[in-house]
Amino acid sequence: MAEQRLYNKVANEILEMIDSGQYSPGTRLPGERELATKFNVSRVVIREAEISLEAIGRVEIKVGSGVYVKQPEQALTGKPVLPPMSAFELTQTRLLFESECAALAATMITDEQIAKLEDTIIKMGEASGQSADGEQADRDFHHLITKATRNVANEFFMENLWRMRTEIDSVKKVYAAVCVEDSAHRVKEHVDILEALKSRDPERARKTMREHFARLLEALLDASEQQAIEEAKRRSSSNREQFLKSALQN
Amino acid sequence: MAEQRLYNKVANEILEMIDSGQYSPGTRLPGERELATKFNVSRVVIREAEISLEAIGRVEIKVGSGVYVKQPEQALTGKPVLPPMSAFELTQTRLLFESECAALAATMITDEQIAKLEDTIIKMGEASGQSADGEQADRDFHHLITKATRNVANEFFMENLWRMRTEIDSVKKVYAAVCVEDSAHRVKEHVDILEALKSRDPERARKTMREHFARLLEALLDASEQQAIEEAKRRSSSNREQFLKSALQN
DNA sequence: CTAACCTAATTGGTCATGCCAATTCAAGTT
DNA sequence: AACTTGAATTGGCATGACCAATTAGGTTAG
Repeated sequence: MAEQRLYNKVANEILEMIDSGQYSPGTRLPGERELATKFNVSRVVIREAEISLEAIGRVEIKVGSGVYVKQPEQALTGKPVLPPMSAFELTQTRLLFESECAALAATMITDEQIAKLEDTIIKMGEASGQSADGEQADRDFHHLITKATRNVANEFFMENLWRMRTEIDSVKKVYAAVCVEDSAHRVKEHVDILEALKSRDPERARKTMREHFARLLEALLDASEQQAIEEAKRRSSSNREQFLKSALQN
Repeated sequence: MAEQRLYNKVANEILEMIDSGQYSPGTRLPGERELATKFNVSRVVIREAEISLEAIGRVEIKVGSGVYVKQPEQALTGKPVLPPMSAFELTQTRLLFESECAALAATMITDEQIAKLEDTIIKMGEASGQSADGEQADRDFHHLITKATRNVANEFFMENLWRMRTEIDSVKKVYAAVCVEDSAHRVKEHVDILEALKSRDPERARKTMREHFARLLEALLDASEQQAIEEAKRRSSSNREQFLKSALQN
């Protein structure tokens, strides 16, 4: 314990302060320059210490803002690490994957599973806007379809994709922005998909699912543009070009 | 996209190199100065990246010596637990997902990425049978294609798929059984896929990739049947029916 | 020849400074 | 009250220099 690198020592001291309640979860701790003076070390050491704390999920660093204490949800060291990604990327991946799952499911779905799908649509219709119930019904709908493929790997990945949608902040944010007006279309589109599955037509199932995500993708891009300034608009339009390519192939 | 800080990006690239087998556990990776030159960033960034990797237990930094790749002994490496699944299920999922990735990649792959793909084919041709080099080249080939989609979620998805292929015992076993005679077809099929990507034809890319996995799926089923007794044969034939459905849709 | 030793190159650790980009926030404008 | 603007704050990154631990290679003593 004697030989410890400086940044490590500083990291422990910061942790000490956090755990002692000096800085409670959500609060912002002093700037790098200030801490550098306080600990009598260089700014680099402070940065390295904070970066190591960020890596184990104890703090969150926001550029231009500050570093904030994170509540230790499940975090000690075993936190599943999801890579940073945009809502667009995630949705594109869902489009690719779930459309194929739908096509596959159409050939082997059971009547019982179809009945369950109808239930989720009913529940979604009852739930208004972005309620928790509505989101749950949405998840159940998509999950049931992958389950109908009778492939554990498909289920596993579906579950992972959903985790990203609910656990990655940047993604949650964008999804929440469109959720309200989105729920209107969603029910109808789910009905379309269900009809396709009922007809046991793979092509049609794939098509309706692609359309479902294609529209969502557009809604996300619109919402993204809406809250963006002119400068951002240029990037968004290139986003549109990139991510809509996948939607145009149906 | 997903604007992350530089050190974070570098950390991911280093992780990539580790996971891809370029640096196996126990080995020492290049010095900070060397990496700084290679990634064209300052030494500070390299240090920060390595410190973050040390914090999550992926590498060990020894002062005056170097930084060494740590084996992911603990279950708390942050990676999600893999559910038990058959090689058939995994391959079917790969077929669905990677075929779509190939189609998407065809529309946006760069000449540079195509050149890298050619390299992997050459390496695979040089490596015989089920050598580590051959497997490495195989992984690189498929990974490069998903990377060409410029979608982090796709890359993440792909990485998980490959992990299952190499970390789940039951899957490894079946794959190893077909690997020898399989490598013969594999090179040719990779060439076909590459040609499709070169032509920038999404449909053709999707088709060649589907065929690649369809054949692999058949080989797996054959191998499975071969070492099965009569009783198992019945299940295999129903397996064949189930898993080949996805291959027939191209 | 072996083993202990010593030196020089290598490698990570730290510092100091400067500048950039993102974010904040308050003063000023409409 | 809502919006705009711009200065101040904050983290991100580059340079360049120096220190300390480690390692490798050659030298010397046995």
